[in-house]
Amino acid sequence: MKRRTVRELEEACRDRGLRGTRQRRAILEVLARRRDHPTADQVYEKTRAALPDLSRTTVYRVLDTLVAAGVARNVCHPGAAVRYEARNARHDHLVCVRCNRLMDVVSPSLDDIRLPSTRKLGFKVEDYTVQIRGVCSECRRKAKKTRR
Amino acid sequence: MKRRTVRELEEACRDRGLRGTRQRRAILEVLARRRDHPTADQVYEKTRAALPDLSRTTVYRVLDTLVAAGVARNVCHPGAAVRYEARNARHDHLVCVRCNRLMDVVSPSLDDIRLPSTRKLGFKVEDYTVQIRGVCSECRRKAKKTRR
DNA sequence: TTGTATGCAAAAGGTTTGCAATGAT
DNA sequence: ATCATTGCAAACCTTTTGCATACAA
Repeated sequence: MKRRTVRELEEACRDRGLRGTRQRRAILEVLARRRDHPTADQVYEKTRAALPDLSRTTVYRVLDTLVAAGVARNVCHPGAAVRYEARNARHDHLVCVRCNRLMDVVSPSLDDIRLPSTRKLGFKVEDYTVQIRGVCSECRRKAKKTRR
Repeated sequence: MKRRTVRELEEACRDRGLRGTRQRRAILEVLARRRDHPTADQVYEKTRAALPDLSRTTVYRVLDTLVAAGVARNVCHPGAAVRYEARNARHDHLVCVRCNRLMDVVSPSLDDIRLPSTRKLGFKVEDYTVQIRGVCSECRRKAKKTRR
């Protein structure tokens, strides 16, 4: 999957009139590197390595800002905490219904599916993602072991 | 969209070895009736009309149980609180990226899309749903007004 | 210089847990 | 009689808010 560089992300921020602060840069850096879907708190912990006096509140606010600017995206996740990913090419998610693990999946076959018309609803479609539910390998292994 | 009756849901519970308590019945009743995606707290408020001494804790626990049993399902939602729906026929969701509103959408064209192979990942697919992001009619109206 | 962004501390949800009592089987 | 389920209260975790300060433009 094509990933966006920190440069691209920063540029997108500037285009939106957002100020370039140390905090935002550091958070973007973390977000751009990760291939998983960290919670705000995980982003906080990671970013703090580079910026020890970073506040948790700021992380929440920056992530909010990034999502509003379309630079990041929060991922729907059945678990409690919201998760984030840097916004990159369209892709889909595997969700384990046992442990709630969430994984990216690349699926060109899903890149041009025919969406239903939402004109009557007045809903303007921007994007879509397929969420595939099932059981991950680890949970399957565990289930086998337990099965008497 | 085909909806499941309370009877069907109760039966599914019994099949799983779950005991038939007043609380579970009342909650199933509420869940089966609703066409939206209530939070645990909304289920609590609604169910309490029929069962005034119901505890919020029980609602959380029952919903958990129902999801584990596959009778209900929690809906991925970008907002803070987890949302639930009685598990019925495959369907998809519209999510407003402005106000986070979540709506069901029926789309036969999406009922038999070709999912990517997850064999290598050891992931056993059970189900899928398409999440369509965009802007709902109300938010679009608001945006138009604000635009100077 | 001006207004946006940050940090802190405190509040506000939402959800979970321990434990004793209740109730379904 | 036994074990699952419930209710209560308290704990916990995540996220938001008010306000003063810092800092990018």
